[in-house]
Amino acid sequence: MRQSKLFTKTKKEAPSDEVSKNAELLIRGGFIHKEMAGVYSYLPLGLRVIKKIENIIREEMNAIGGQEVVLSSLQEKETWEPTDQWDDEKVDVWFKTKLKSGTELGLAVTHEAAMTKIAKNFLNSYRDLPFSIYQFQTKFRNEIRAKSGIMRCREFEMKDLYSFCKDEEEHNEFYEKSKVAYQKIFQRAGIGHLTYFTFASGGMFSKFSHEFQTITGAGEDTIYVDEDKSIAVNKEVYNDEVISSLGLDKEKLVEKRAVEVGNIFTLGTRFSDALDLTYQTEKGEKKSVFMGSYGIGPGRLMGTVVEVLSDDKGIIWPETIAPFKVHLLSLGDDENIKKEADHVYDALISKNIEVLFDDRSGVSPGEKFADADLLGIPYRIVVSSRSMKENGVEIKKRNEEKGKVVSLEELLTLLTA
RNA sequence: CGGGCUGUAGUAUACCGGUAGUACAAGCGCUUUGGGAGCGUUUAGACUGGGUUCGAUUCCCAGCAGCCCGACCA
Repeated sequence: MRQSKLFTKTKKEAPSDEVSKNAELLIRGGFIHKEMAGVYSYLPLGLRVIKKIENIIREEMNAIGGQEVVLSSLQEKETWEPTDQWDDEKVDVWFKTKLKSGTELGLAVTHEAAMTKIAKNFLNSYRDLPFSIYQFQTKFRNEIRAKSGIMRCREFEMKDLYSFCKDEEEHNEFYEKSKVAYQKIFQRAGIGHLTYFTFASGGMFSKFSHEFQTITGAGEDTIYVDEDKSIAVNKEVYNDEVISSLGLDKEKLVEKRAVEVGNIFTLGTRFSDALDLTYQTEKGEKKSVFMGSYGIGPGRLMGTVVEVLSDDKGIIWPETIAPFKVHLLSLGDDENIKKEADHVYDALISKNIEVLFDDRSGVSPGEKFADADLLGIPYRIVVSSRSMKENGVEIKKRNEEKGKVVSLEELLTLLTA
């Protein structure tokens, strides 16, 4: 992609009403656009990051047998009444609307009940179990207070997976697999070292739910971390009984601020009982399906990465989710330099390397460097009179101080390794 | 939802009860090119409504919008 054609531009200053680091850097870089409080649009660079995050999640969900679907955002009242979740008194974040006929609709807050209804259409026998289905879909939640940039929005994308099992034992097996898959996801997204498997309140059907909490001051949760065991306890269930039941030593727990980047949850038979999702056992008996739900917000994950992996100059994307692998800069408007930079660009493209090419004329080197630091693409390649004198190109990683000059061949080898 | 703060060009800001100024961005011209360049020139602004006043962007009230703290958070 040629940067001269990119319709977004970087900004030197962030809007004064954005305080959070994630929104400030993402807006300055042109990754996202703020539509209103808690509602953001994704622009070309930001969308590339989101798509990469989605793909990592998709691969891991597929690996544990998840089947991808997309459910509707408009939901009917009848979907929610069996579990008593339509009433605004019970669920206070609804956005509701009406058909011309007067029929009430809700904009999806979540999809447990809708998934359960769909499963009913296809599930009859124990032979059909277990299975799991997931989607990347927009959720609408009428939060009283949106905050922290893209960390807590009123409209946001969520990957939600729902598992359907014969019984608790089969469920627990899947639950463990999902836990490992989640750990892989956060590892691959570059925040694994800061993310803790955390015990949190479980709701009606299990003692705990489990959250994946990433340590950052920008988070909303307080957790107590056991560094050695690499697990944590959410403040909401933090008490002596819980600590000892988990075999933890209170003295070793360290209090931290963290953001919930993922959540896995045992639903049990709450939805299957209410919506009559049953199967026949080998003996021909009817039994309720045992369910679980598993969520990750790709946008929040993106915001968390920015919060955790950036410096005073800008973002430092992990290679796995960076919008491009390489940021190629041509310095100076000399024809020879331009020609050489074009040549390098073509060479990179021919090797299928994702590259953003800063081919803009009349832009000073300082500005191009500043933009490169802000956008945070992992490899910065510079073509200039200086690099040409040394018969090569300069390569520098975003998280390194100094670059080095290498030949084009070496560069291609290095980047395709 | 309780409390606090704030609305001035595209962005960031300044001053003021009486002509709204600066920087960046944008357009044009020339120069410049290894860490957000220089000169000249042009374009562009007081959230909305009401009140007080000879006169309101400024003071008062309401609405709308935004941010922060807390509460809430499937």
